[in-house]
Amino acid sequence: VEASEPQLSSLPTARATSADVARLAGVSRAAVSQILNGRGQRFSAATRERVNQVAKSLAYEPSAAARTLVRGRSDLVVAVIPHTTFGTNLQDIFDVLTRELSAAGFTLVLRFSASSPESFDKLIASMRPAAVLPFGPLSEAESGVLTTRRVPVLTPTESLGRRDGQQAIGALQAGHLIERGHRRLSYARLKDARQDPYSPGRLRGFSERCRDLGHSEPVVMQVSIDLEDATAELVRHGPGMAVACYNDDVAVTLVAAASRLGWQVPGDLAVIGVDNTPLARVLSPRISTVAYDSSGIAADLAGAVVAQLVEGEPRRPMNVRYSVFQGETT
Amino acid sequence: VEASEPQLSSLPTARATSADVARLAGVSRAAVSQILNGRGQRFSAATRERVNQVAKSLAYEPSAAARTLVRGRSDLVVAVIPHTTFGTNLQDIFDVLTRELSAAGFTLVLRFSASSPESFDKLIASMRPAAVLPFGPLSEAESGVLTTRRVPVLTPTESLGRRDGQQAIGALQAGHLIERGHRRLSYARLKDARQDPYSPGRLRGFSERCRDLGHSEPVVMQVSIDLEDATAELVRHGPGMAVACYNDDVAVTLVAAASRLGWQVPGDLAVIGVDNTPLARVLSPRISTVAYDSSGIAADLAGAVVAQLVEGEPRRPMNVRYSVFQGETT
DNA sequence: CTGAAAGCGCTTACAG
DNA sequence: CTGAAAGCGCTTACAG
Repeated sequence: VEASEPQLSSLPTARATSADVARLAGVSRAAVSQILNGRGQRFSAATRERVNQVAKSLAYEPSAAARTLVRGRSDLVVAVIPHTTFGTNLQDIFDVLTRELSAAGFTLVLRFSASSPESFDKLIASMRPAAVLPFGPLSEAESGVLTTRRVPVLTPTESLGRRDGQQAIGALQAGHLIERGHRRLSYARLKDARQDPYSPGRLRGFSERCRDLGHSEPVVMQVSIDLEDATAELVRHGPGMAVACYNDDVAVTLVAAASRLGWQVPGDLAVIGVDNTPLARVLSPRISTVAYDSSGIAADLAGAVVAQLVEGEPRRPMNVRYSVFQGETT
Repeated sequence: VEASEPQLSSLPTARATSADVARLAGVSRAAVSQILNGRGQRFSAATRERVNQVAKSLAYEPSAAARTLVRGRSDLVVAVIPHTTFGTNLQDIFDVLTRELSAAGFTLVLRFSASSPESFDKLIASMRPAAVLPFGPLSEAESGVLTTRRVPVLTPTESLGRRDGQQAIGALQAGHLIERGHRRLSYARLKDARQDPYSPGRLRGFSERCRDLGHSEPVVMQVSIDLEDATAELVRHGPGMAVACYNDDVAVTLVAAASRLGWQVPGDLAVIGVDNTPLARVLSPRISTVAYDSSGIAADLAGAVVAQLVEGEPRRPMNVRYSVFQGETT
């Protein structure tokens, strides 16, 4: 029977199963399963070799559905990402993460957090992911879904996206502005809170550092990437502010608004951003900013995520290095 | 045994199955399956009502794994996105898409296309997605995987991301530059081709329109979002070029480089971008650009995707409206 | 050291 | 109009 369609069976078939591999390798499906999953020590080297060969020649990939069904948990890791600017940095991080997780036997997929709680519950309940990796604070509803459905939340991103790391950024901004002699300190967050998942942590770090260095509580500005808006906010507070911005885009916007008002930078308005984005780097005046090494973050993060996934418990917190780039705006 | 932990069993359990629903509703699992999947006309209204109630009260979500196993195909739609700037526009589009697909019974997940062909094959072979939705040209390897694994490719994004739409953008840029009296025409693409999935289509549209309007073949510039780089490229071509840029970021960079060289804009360098990004809008000089209505695109795209998914064949091509915004750079 | 059997949770013919 | 049975492709005790 098989010989009658040699051209077909020689092609990588669309759906080889473990039974196909077993038959061609002359073993049972149980043997195929164990050998391919690295639990095949009991079998002879020759048998293992043969099974691996056949699997490869058939382009066999085990069905995630069948495996999930029997294990009660899939190999999926769902990255939940907030509505934030998705630049080159973050994309590089995801590339590394995808690769490392794949090597560890997991499949990374992305999901924006703004989707409705219902559709999130549907996703979680029906896919039964191995874990969820949040890149920003989860909503109450999202946390509730994960608790109810008993899906573990990976914490390495906490240092990146939730607590320590964000506070460190705010603290760096405060230290820099104060060191440069600025006195009227302010923090500029995005008006659209949805786009601004990290400000709470950064603002906290900013305020604490201000207090520690003997300054009063900073003013909070609400800005959007819009000239009218930013101009109005500047006018409202008057010249002489030194502003730690949510990111470089906000900093650029404030500088543009200041220039429109005829204000001097950094004399009438000082700003420091975050991200050291490529676009901010080409602009003049050059924005002072908090920079970080995204490939370092990517490697650290991937290692920590895989460790927690495999060992079940968080490793030592990630050690991300942030540094201030002194531009012309502070 | 179960009675010993009443508090647990009264909670919405992490894993209600169709058997649970069937038992509590007093029907068979087959009945549950059919009623919940909208094929329950044969059952009395009372029965259907009861089953729906019980399912809801148990927070029952069918196991995607089991369903995939029996159907041979999952409810997953994998959006393959190129390495391009991921701004607010695109995120809004994904929000709408996620919602609409969820309503139609599908689950949208995102995947960056730069991942290795092996991990892509693993994803496709093991997850058996209902379809793949490409937001940029697929690589040979990716197309090969989808063909081999028999996974349909959704085409509504072709007009958005692959052919007509992109050519339309290039053509609009050419028409605008020529209309404004510019003669030495050029197209600026990103040096890093990975970040620049749409330039082939746009350049084609640009060249064709140039030819149609009696102009010679445009010069192609390779730029990155870097001042040194952009300056060198401008010097190489000399003043007097009118450049259609891959996007607003490229246009902003070229303007910054021109300003550094002491060139007048648009006298010594004219540029028109694409996207009408919020950040470009705050800058001076205001960049001329090609704008589009992203929420319109989102709605059109969602409709077309669902239609193709459900009806199996593409609907009339999407009708995206692009318009030129006349700034100060052309 | 190896294979036969049971079972994960669904859906879809099929029999009543 | 309804339910019992088979089967999707795996993995994991268990028996030989």
